[in-house]
Amino acid sequence: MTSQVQIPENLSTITRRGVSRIISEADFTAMLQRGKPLRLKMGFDPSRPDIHLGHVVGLRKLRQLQDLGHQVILIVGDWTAQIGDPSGRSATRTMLTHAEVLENAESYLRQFFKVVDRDRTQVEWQSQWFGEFTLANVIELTSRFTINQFLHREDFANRYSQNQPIAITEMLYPLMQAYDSVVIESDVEFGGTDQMFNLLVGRELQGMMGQTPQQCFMMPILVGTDGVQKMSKSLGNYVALEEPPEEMYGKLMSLPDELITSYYEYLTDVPDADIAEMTHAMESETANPMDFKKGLAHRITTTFHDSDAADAAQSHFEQVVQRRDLPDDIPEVSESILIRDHEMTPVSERSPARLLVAAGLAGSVAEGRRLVSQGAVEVVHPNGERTTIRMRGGIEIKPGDVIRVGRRRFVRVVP
RNA sequence: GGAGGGGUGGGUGAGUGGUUAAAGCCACCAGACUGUAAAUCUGGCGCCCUGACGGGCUUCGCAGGUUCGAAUCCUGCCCCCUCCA
Repeated sequence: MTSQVQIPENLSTITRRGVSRIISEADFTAMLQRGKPLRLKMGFDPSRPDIHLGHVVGLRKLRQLQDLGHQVILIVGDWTAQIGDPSGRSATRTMLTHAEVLENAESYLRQFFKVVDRDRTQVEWQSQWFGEFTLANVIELTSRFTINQFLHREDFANRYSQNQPIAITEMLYPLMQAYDSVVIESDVEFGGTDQMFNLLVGRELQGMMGQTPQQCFMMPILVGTDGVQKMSKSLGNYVALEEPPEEMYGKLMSLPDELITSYYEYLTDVPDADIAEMTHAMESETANPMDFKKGLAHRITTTFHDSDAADAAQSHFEQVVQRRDLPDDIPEVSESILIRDHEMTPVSERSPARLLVAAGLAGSVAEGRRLVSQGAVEVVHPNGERTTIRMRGGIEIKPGDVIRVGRRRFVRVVP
């Protein structure tokens, strides 16, 4: 807990790699070299407790700075979460109960500390100061800014010019977040590039209140597994920290090759020089990108699980995806479920599409039909023989057989 | 209080009476190819019946109505946005 603050040897690792922008970089650099522990502020909204790799970019930054001896202050946005965050254009968000907030916070912290050092982290609950806030306090706070100031900020200006809604509470949120910075006397606040506005308000407010304005540290947006949009839970293109090893590894292997180097850059400690070499090798086609991607997947899986789990995930991938063999663990389905039907039709006479639905391999008969007609369904017999299921023609399925749909959906039939 | 614009399938976004289960794009699923769950190409992508051809049903904010026929027209309601006051 004691802190001898180190001056970073390789400054650009801190200030450039995995960084979108620092306001102001010069001041921040000077602070780092002053040898005084910095108070690093990071906030989170406990209505969304899931952390994915997109958040890890910033968490790794915090960790790097902690390792130099700086202090992280994590703000739990419990007060605002209980009100219900109205921001964004989405529909009404349900309010959270106190118990839910506690539960979410606990889950968040568990994930957070997979990357960030617990010993150099101080957790503060927002309700500690907002719980006693009065209307007079709110007015005092709001009186320091004007609507014009807010409307000139980029994201509000954009939305305003595009006729997109801006909720009044959205004006309040940056103020509250800014006030957090004042209370904890933050030196640097961290957030994604989309947080720039909020971070800057904090900077301004601190200045108004006679504090040294915080530096704003913004992380780049991590592109999700679809290779198109930013990683986010709602888009389903994310890799969660609590993802099982096989899923984590597999999802990373589904990244478009173009994303490999940025993932290395943002999410690993692989030296820049090595990354540059990989980039060169891939551009000159002297290496197979797959190998680098496997390395990446293995490395990240190791970080959030361990190397044994990563090894297992890798061999699972090689076995199931590359060799098209069966995985070790296959969910089982009782034969009786497959034949359970109004007429108790024997398996051999059941419509293959319906069979897939019964086995949980297709969501609807229509989907089952599509899969079968596309040649996606096969039966793997215990002796290794495989039979592709067709729409017509009998189906030979006995206990012990495995039904496979596509590359990675399986069910083993048991008596 | 007034004027105007808008609510379409997971997302975006066409469509203003039939040729629309509803373009295109993205995502997603499958096949081919590939030492990648990458890229590329091909196909699919509401539900139900059918081996198939084909047929049926439900869907374009909600509820009614007009019409042989409506996502498209009318009425009411709900919600969102902009401007004026």
